[in-house]
Amino acid sequence: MLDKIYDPKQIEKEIYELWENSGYFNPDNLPVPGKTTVGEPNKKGKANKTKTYVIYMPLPNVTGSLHMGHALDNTLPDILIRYLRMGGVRTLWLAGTDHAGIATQYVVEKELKKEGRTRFELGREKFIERVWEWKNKYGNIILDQLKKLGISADWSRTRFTMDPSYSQDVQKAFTHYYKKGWLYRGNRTVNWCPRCSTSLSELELEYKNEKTTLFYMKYEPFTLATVRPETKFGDTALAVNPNDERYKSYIGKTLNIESLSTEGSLDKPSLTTINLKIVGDDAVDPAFGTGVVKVTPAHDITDFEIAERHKLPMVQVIDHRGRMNEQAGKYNGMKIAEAREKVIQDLRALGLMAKEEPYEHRVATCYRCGSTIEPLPSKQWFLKMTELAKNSIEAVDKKKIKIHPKRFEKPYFEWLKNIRDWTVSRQIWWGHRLPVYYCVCGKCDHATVATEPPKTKCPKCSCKEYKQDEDVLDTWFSSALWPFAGLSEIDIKNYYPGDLVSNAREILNLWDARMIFSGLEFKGKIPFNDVLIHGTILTKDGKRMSKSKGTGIDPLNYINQYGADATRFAVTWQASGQDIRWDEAAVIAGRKFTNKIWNASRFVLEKIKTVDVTIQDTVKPKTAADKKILEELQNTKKIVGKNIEKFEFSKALHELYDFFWHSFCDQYLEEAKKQLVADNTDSTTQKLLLQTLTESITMLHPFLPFITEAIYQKIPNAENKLLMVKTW
RNA sequence: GGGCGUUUAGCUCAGUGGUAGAGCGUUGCAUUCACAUUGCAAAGGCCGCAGGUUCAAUCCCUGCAACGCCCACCA
Repeated sequence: MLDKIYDPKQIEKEIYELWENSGYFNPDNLPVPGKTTVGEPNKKGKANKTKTYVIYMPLPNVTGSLHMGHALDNTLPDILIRYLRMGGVRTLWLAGTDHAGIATQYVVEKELKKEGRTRFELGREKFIERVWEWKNKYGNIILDQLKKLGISADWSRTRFTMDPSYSQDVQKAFTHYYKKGWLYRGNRTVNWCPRCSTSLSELELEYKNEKTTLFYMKYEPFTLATVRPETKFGDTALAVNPNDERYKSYIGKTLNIESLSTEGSLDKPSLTTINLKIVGDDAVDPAFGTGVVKVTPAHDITDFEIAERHKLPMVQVIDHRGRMNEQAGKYNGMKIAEAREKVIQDLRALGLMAKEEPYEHRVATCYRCGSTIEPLPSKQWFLKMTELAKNSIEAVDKKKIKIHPKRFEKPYFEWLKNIRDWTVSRQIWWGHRLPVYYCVCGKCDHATVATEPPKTKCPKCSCKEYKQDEDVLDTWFSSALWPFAGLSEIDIKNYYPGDLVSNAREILNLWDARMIFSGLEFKGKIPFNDVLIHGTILTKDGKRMSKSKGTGIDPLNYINQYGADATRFAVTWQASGQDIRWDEAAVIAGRKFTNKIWNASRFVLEKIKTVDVTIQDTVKPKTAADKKILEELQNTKKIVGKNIEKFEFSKALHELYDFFWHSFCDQYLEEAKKQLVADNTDSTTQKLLLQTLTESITMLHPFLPFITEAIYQKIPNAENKLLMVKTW
């Protein structure tokens, strides 16, 4: 018999153990292979024929703990996969964690900072040891938390993106691309901290408002505005907006412009003539300054991108220490601020300064030391995207892969059509080291791409010794391989390609698009059929939930207080497809619903106690109420199944809620009470109560797995089975 | 700046070319007999604003406004 009060905490723990011990999370242990019709079969009917269904979990980073986004990310696929498993499908939900290069390095460095140390003091090897310690300690936190949510992933196959076999696949992918001629080295302007002597990612930048001066310099026939006159020696073009009527006629011309010379003595500024081409580029805002900008590709990221588009040369005038270099002639060796001051004076003296006005703007500073960051050119590895992007476009364009909802196809196509080559190298320590070797002599820069240090002499300089590239690969380079690098060879035969990924929209391009072309490139097949994009969970005020802003909510709070089922209920109840303004009331509604289910079950089990009925009994309805509830049950079953298969989980749950609470509890149970005291010699009412209850909790199981399983275990003659593998 | 989305009951959201729905909240009544984490009932909405299409618009179209998200950027 069921306890009077439903205690989720205790029961959820027991039930989860029951499931794990059954081994059914692993598809290899599942009883009967069956069929699936999920996600509308492809033309070839792949989904119809398949006996497996594979979902790729969005890899949680090893940096953090659970938030509502993860709860949503994982509850929805869990509904689907439980539904299918109950349909006899061999379901594999592949779980894993991502080393998340920059993000993880960042948190470990913050740890170090608390100890007053830096990664440079530790050195690369020791530092990486520290990151591994972190990973081993916190790496599976989210996965453990997901278990509390009831997630039925196959934990026996859990992978980490830096597992040895995974690393091998990463290296193979790199060498593969290299052999195809798609990898090349080139310059790219990056964010550089002159004080820490390192490049910084977007994550490591802190923006500060800076009060400065906007200088209007004469570049006859133009005047143009800049806050950084000292970089003028690195100018390689001038740019205007192509639609700017004032300057349209200049586009494409090269002008001789009178300018400040870097020659001569510092005491006596002098003039020289420079040649600058005028280019038209949309990046130029005609409303800013005079609508003409100088293009300094080596020292400005936007300018670098303009230069790329127009194939402009790059002249570096500032070095890695933040000082002017020999290209700056007589200003060589000056610090940036010093040089700026001197250049301003010289421009004024020569009458080249048209106007100066106060100006406030945002500057990027180093999160560690607060220094203003200095965009500088550096050598990076690039992956040519032309072919790869084309393949990803085609996969969706030809409907081999469907993105739900369809409107997300647009940003997907836009991104891929305008894609630039992918910078795959990162100047950090934590990650997959590039399988690239250079000879130690330092005389030649010949790069050998290989998974091991080459044993032969360098073809250029005959040098015998090599050192590996210091850089690591972009995290997405490895997570792009997840659908197959996460599988063993035998698993690839059985389970690749898979079926579904479900994630938030911001990684549609970063991750989904890259998994698609990687799957096609390395396995010759699309990795999945469906991409399910769900809404973002916002706060009740409609702001983004974010840990750093303190607006994030940990679902464990709800799980502990109201139970995992109530939490899953709340997430699913609200997941209509739009962004969700999180409403805690939904969790309470979920708690009430589980309570309702519990008590209705207690009632039914109490009423059948005295008679001999089992769930195998077939029942002929006698009264109008009997007929009605059976009809509604069948109808609900149809609607719920259909909606789950269309990924309309929220609708399915609303339907179930309505049926169970109102049709079953409010109406039929009340009728049943009357019927039970009236003539009922053949136990029809008892049988119907039991049947409806059993079928209800079966349908509810994918949504509220714990409580339904707990009840099922108490139902007489439940065939000794688990509800998780009971067929619908 | 580009893209996308939202605007319906006090709150969070469904929904349909033909008198408007749910959950929570509110109010009233009920209640030893599954559940007060309950039941029954009620109140509460010019379905953002302005045009248009239509016999008929909350729904389709155009414009406007507000809010939000994603991406890019601020010389």
